Amino acid sequence: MGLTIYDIAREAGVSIATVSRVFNNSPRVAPHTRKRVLEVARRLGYQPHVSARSLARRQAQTVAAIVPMLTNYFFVEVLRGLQDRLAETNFDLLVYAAPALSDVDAHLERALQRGRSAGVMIFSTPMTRERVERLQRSHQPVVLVDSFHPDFDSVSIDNEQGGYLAARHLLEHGYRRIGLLMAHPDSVPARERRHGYERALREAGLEPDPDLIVASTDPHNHGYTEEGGYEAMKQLLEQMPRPEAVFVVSDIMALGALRAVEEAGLRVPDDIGLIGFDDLRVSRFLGLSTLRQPMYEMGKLAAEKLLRRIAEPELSVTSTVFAPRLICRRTCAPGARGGQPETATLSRNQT
Amino acid sequence: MGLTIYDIAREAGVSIATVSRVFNNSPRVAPHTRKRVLEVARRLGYQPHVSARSLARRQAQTVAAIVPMLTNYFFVEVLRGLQDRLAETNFDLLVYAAPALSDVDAHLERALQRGRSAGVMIFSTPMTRERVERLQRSHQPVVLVDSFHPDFDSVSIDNEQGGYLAARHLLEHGYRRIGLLMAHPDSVPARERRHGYERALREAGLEPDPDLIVASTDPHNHGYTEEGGYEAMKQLLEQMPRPEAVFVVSDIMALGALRAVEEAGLRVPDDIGLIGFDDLRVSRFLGLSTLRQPMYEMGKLAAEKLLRRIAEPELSVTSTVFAPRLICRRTCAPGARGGQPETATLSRNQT
DNA sequence: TCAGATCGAGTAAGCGCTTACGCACATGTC
DNA sequence: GACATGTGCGTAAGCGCTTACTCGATCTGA
Repeated sequence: MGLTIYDIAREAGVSIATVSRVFNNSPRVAPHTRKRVLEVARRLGYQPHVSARSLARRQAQTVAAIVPMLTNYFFVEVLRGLQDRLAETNFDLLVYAAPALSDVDAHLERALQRGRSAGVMIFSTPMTRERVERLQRSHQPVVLVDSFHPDFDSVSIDNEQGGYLAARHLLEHGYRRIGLLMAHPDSVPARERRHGYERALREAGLEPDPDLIVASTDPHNHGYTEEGGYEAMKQLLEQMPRPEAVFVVSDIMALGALRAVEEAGLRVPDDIGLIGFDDLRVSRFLGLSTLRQPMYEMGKLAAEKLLRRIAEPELSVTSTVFAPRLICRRTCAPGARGGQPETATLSRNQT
Repeated sequence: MGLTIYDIAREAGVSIATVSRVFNNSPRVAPHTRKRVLEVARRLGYQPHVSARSLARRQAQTVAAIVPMLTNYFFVEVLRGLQDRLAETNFDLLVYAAPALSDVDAHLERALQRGRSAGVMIFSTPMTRERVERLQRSHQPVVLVDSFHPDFDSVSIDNEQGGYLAARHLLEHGYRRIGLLMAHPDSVPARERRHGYERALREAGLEPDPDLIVASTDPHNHGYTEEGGYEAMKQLLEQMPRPEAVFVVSDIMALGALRAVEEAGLRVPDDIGLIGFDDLRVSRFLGLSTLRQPMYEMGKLAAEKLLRRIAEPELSVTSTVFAPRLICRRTCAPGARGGQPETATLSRNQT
């Protein structure tokens, strides 16, 4: 239990400083000494004490991830990326899963406690003035994921471009009257996606029609819910004439939208085309066309950036923007109806 | 930044011991002293240093959760429960998300490092002899979630009963020739569910037919994948005569199974009934009948048990078994075909 | 051969807290 | 009024490490 560096030092006939050096891979230890120390340590089953280390080094052995659980799957995938990168280091991962955006600040406060973590990653959280100041006051390494601020490293996705690609894809399939299913208008990603959608329409000589833009009014998760998508879609379907296709700003909402379409007795994609955003696992299953976010890679890169900044705090700030990838499945290809969900993506390229 | 207990003590005109007492809610501080100290601390923006605390108290301020990511959703829901309970304490959550069961041990090793966490929760991991010994050697509080061992606190679900309820439900709907879609035969929960299934059949005077039991052969996640369910279902559908209904040991596999059924041109539930296990969010959407695990509650209880044992290590071991709840939707009610997915569960009772 | 550089290892001073112990003083008891 | 008891707080000794400083021993080169 209480095996300390002193026990190892005594047993190996060296000082504690030497034992410490061995465990910190200091070069100033003779090979045979190192070997002896390691042997004793293994025999006795010694491990350095993490808290003591953190205290002496003035650096915690953990990094924190603060996640408002907007989309489960998004989070889980990014988490995988984080873990995989962190596993190569000595840092372990503290997870603060805030039920809603409003809880983020409480969790942030805990994550920023002195000695708690060596750095924090903040997911999908708008950078208000207060948050920015709080973060700067903490003097901690910070990486933003799925949001942006010029003072912090960030990794995000090009939402505007995604919206543009989605709308253009629908246009290319011959749809003209194209609706938009928004999340809560405060949601920054949703707003950006909308801008892309509008750009694509205008480029095609169409003026976005406000009647064809409906927002989810579900108070949960900024409207990113099945239920919200369902209700908003029902509303959209009442428009006369009906939209020929709809870009839904998130897959989770698209699930609800699909249900609304089915209930209305309409067929996808012949009666109405649909495209989402995210590429959840279930989207693959349902054959939902969508824009894929490289979640795993984003997680990995976020960890990478954080580690780099922990090692070198004065590095200049970088922000990386990933391009969303269009995944065309059955919900937006009229004529191809009845086909199977795209099989290639169904197999194991996500492992 | 480097604000310590000494700064507060000096500023408040007391000793560091008193400041410490204030922050530890020791009763042996005069009310006016306490007030003065707190005021100074707030004014200067002091927070105790977590690592230093951990070291001095000989107890880390974190607890660890080790999760093989078997089912994303399951994990996320349980995580919510954990967080909610932990938020009421001073413990933060370290998450070790192992990509596969075989990686659990490496993560376990890290979680058990001295000074890392005050206790660990281990999810869905079979308790081999080695693991048990490793855990006991660590002398750390341990709670098992979704698995069982007599030496550790645990919270789990009655898989046998779940399998029994699933099969009996199908029987009650008039199905006779009932198949079983297994995960990897090594999976303990899958085996237990199978036993329940067999019990129900025998109780109804039917002998389980080995030809109607097919296991997922997907090497990932012990077979708990869409793909695995898809392939296994295809195989099962080749049986002559075809099964009238199938109990699939997990919802994620049931998704694949549903696709196989659709591709075969069969209708659910008239041509073939289906029932899953877990009650994923998407199951609600698809109208999949299933057995629900109270994931959120399980997480909350797991945290509760761990906290209790941290506070009082000598408590006697308890194991709690939750009963799965039958959720009847459209995939197992012949005649009720074409109905909407159950609406009640679709709305917000999961928030 | 010897000054200076290099190397390997030890000594000791922290890192920022908690807490056992003890002291001064106030209060209660007879 | 003498003594026991209780209260509020300070002193100091850790908790288990890291690391600056130091010092002999060995090596290097003129």
